[in-house]
Amino acid sequence: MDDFLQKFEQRLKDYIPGNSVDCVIFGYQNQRLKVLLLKWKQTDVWALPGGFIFKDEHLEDAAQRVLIERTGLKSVYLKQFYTFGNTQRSTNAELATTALSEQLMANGILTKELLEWLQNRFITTGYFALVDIDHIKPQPDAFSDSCEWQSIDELPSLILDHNKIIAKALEFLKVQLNYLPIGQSLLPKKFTMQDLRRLYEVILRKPLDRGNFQRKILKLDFLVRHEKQMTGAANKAPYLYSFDKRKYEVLLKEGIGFSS
Amino acid sequence: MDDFLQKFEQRLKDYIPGNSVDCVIFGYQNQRLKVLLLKWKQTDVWALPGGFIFKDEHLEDAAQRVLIERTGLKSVYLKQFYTFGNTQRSTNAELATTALSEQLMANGILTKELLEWLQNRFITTGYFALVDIDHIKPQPDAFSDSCEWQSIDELPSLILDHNKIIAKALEFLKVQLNYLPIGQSLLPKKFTMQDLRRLYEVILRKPLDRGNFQRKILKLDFLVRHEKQMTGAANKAPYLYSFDKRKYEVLLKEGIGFSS
DNA sequence: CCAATAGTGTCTGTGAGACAGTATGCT
DNA sequence: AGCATACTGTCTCACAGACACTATTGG
Repeated sequence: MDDFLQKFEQRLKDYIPGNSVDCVIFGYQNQRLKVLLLKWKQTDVWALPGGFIFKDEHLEDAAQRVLIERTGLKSVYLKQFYTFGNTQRSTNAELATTALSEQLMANGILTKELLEWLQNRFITTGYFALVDIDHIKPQPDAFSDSCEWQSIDELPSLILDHNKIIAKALEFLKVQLNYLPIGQSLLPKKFTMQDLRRLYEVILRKPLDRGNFQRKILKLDFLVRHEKQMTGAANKAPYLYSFDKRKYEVLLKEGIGFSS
Repeated sequence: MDDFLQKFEQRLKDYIPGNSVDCVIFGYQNQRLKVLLLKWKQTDVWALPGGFIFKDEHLEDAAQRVLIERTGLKSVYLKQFYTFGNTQRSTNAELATTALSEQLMANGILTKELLEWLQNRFITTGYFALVDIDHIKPQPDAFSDSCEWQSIDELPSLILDHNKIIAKALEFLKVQLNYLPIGQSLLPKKFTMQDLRRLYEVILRKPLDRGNFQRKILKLDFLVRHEKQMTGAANKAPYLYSFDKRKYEVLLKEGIGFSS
């Protein structure tokens, strides 16, 4: 048996039974909003990064721990959005097919005890995070052989109710847009006005007027303008901007209006 | 020992350990926003109405059950707002003082087994409800000798982190104001424009211009005007209004702007 | 008459949205 | 020059907010 697995199994008793956290980690790349997903070993089964809660651990710290383990990032925007507690949500169609579970056990990826633990009813609390995708090296956990960014428009089928969890997180993201450090968290330090507008368009799922967007954003006065960015393309070069962190955070407390 | 208590104790094994729900039930009366609280038997200790979750019960159904038991109301607005999972939140200062617990046990209100159950760490999910205060007869539960409405401006000291839970619910209420059937849930069927404005003022904690409020609300076109209400006071009698339920709900889906 | 509150009207400033016009970088 | 995109300006409409005016009820 895998050494890690053995240790993990021994630690099961240190976890609160029946509770878990799942993280919807958002990133933005190539004009796509993406989430970080794990692919289970030797399967085509995908899942959100998640984990259990130690008996002496705050719920939020458990989410933070999962985030750090998968991304290495400590200080990112992390927020609870909903707790999923339907009785049927834990019905794991994948593990219920004994064929797969036995295969996994035969290969030393699961143990009987762990399988039983996983088949209990779980109440899971969803947290979402906003991260700069270019500063992260996703790390698979012990049960997964890959950890990848997937566009929210082309999500694979996920275990349990993880598709619903992502849908709820997206809804929350849209509603909370005016209060979240969207740009600062999801974009690199310097970016063009087009980058920022495209990000808002992707989240709101509708086009925004280029001119009006720029005027409105600049009027809010939380961006610093830098040198122009020579792209090599046959057109006028755009300015680069960065956030005036202090001004931005003050504004976010009140909320930045972007119903448009 | 109390018969109910005995049955309750036998049912402990049917509950999920370590999880609970707490309901912040809002009502509106005499121009005050109020919450429903329980006072523990033979003490001055107040608490939110709450309960445990049966192993085969949806989380939301548990909240609904608590609501029904305390208010008798089935179809009211009920929504999850946050899950509280700090390790220290369950530290029950009241029950930790052995004097009180022993007194309660001596009087047959608590048993040793129940006390131990209560002293575990709990993760609780907060739900809030909006109800018409005049249509409710609050019912104390088996551990309480009264169930009363208390103004949010003069809350007593509550057990555990229940004061924080109420604070979070209020914050959520304020943010979600534009998407909640505030008026329909908290006001009687017929009400004056002043009633509605006062309700918004209490929740937003700031005065609203009388004229502008009326103009804006009427323009939204979800109110039906009825006969005037002769109050007997030496002033012009106000009209009574009621909600056009269908129009109101359509509007709420988009959100009614009331930043003002 | 007056006091008190209800209901309506008016004015101003701001800002969203549509769209046009100018500027710039490269071929 | 011509193309593509960046940036800026202008116009209109709607609405929030301040505030004034009229209407009604009862003392």
